[in-house]
Amino acid sequence: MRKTTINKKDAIIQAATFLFARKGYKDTAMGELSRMTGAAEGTIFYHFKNKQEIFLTILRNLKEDILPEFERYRKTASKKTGLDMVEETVAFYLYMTKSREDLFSLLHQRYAYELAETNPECREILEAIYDCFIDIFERAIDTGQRDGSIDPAITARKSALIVFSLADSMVRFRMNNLYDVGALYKELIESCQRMLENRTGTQERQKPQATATPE
Amino acid sequence: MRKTTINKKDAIIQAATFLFARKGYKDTAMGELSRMTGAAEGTIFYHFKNKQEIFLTILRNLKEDILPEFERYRKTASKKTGLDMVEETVAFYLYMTKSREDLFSLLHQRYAYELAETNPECREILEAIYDCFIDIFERAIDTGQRDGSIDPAITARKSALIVFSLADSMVRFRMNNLYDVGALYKELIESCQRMLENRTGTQERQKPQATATPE
DNA sequence: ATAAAAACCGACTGAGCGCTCAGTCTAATC
DNA sequence: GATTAGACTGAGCGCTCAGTCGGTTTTTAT
Repeated sequence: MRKTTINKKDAIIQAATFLFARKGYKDTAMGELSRMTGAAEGTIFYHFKNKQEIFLTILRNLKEDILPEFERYRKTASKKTGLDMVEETVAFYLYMTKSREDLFSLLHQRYAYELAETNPECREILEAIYDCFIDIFERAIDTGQRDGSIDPAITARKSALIVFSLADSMVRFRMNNLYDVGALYKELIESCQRMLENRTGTQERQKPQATATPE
Repeated sequence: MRKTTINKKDAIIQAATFLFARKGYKDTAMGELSRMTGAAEGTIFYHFKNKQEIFLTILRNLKEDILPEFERYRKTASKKTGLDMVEETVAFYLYMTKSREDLFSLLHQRYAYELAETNPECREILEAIYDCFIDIFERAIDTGQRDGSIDPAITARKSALIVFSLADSMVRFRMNNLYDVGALYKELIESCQRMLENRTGTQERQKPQATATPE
C-alpha cells in the first residue's frame, strides 16, 4: 500500500469542512484548524493562499463529489411512472442531505452567497449544483407529464423549483431543529403527490414506452 | 409636539436592524453602528450591555411588531372557504416578508439559531414567532377541513407546517437571489391549492355556518 | 440656582484574527 | 557528500473588534 497516512492538505480540508459546517465560516479560526489537524498555521497558508481559498476548495470538491452521485442516481432511477420518480427523488434528496450533512450545511451558509456575489467561480459552482438538483426533479416531472401521471398544467421546470424548494426547506428545518420534521416525511411525500398528480381522467394516456426513449 | 427627534437608543436599534439584516450580525462592527447613528461607541454600550443584547432587543421588538399584525390579519380574514383562506394567507406571508425584508432577514440568520441554543429567551421568541405563523395556516386549513374545501386526510398542523415551509422557502430563494422566484407566484398558489383541496365529491358537505362558531 | 441623575462622549485596552516570513526538516537528484 | 526543492514550522505583525472608563454635557427635580 502507498500513502496510507493522509497528507496534511487533505487533513486540513477535512477538518475545515467539519468546522465550517459546525460553527460557520466566520467563526472558524485558523488557529483552531491548526490545532485540529496538527498542522502549523503556516502550513495551512502554504497549501492555501487564504482562508477563502479553503472554502472554495471545499465547494469545488463538493460539486465533484455530489453531482456525479446525483447523476448516477438519475441513471439508475427505476422505470416507474414519472410521479413515482418524483417521490423517489424527494426521498433520495432527503437521504443525501442527511448522510452528507456537513457538505449540505455549507450550501445553507450565508457566506456562500456573499462570496457568490463577488466571486464568479463560486457563483458558477452554486448554480451548477442547484441546476443539477432541480434538473433531476424536472426530468422526473417531465417524464410524468409524458406518461400522463403528472398534470401538464404547470411547466415541468416551475414544478421542479417548487418541489425542490419544499424538500430543501424541510432540510433546513431539520438542521435548525426548531421543529421535528422527521415525523413529517410521509405527509411530505403525499403532499408532493397531490400537488403534481394528473386527475383529468386521461390518466393512462401513454404508458412508458417499451422502445428505449432517446436521450 | 413633543420628541420629534428620535432618541439615540431608537436610532441605534434602527441602524442595527438595517446592518444586521444587510451584512449579518458578525460582520456588523460597533464602530460602523456608531458612525451610522452619530452616537459614540460608549453611548451604545450605555444603552445596551453588549452587542448580543442589541440583537435580542430587535428580536423582542420584531415579535411585538409582527405578531399583532398577523393576529389582526387573522381576524379580518374574509369569510370564504378555508382553501381560499390558505391561499390568501400564503399571499399575505409573501407580502409581509417583502415589506419587512430587514426583519425577516434576521429570522433567517444562523446567529439567531446559535443564540437560541444557549439563550432561552431567544428560543422562546423564535418559537413564538414561528408558532404564530404556522397557527394562522393551521386555522385556515382547519376551517377548510370543516367546510369541506380541504381534504382531511392530513392533520391540519402537519399540512400547515408543509405549506409554511414552502412559502418560507420561496422567501429564502428570493433573498439569496439565485433564482427568479417572482415569476413563480401563480404556480405556487396553484400548487398549494392542489396539495390541499378536497376532491372526494363530498365537497360542499358543510357550508360556513351562519351561527357564529365558538372560539 | 443648584444638585442629582441620566445621557453621552471618544480615547483606550486587550484579545483574537488572518496572514507573513525567515528558517528548518526531509527526501530525492546529481 | 553536496545541492536542491518542496513540505512544514511558529513567532510575530498589523489590524479589527467588542467592550471599558473617566470625564463632560444635558435633562430633570427641587
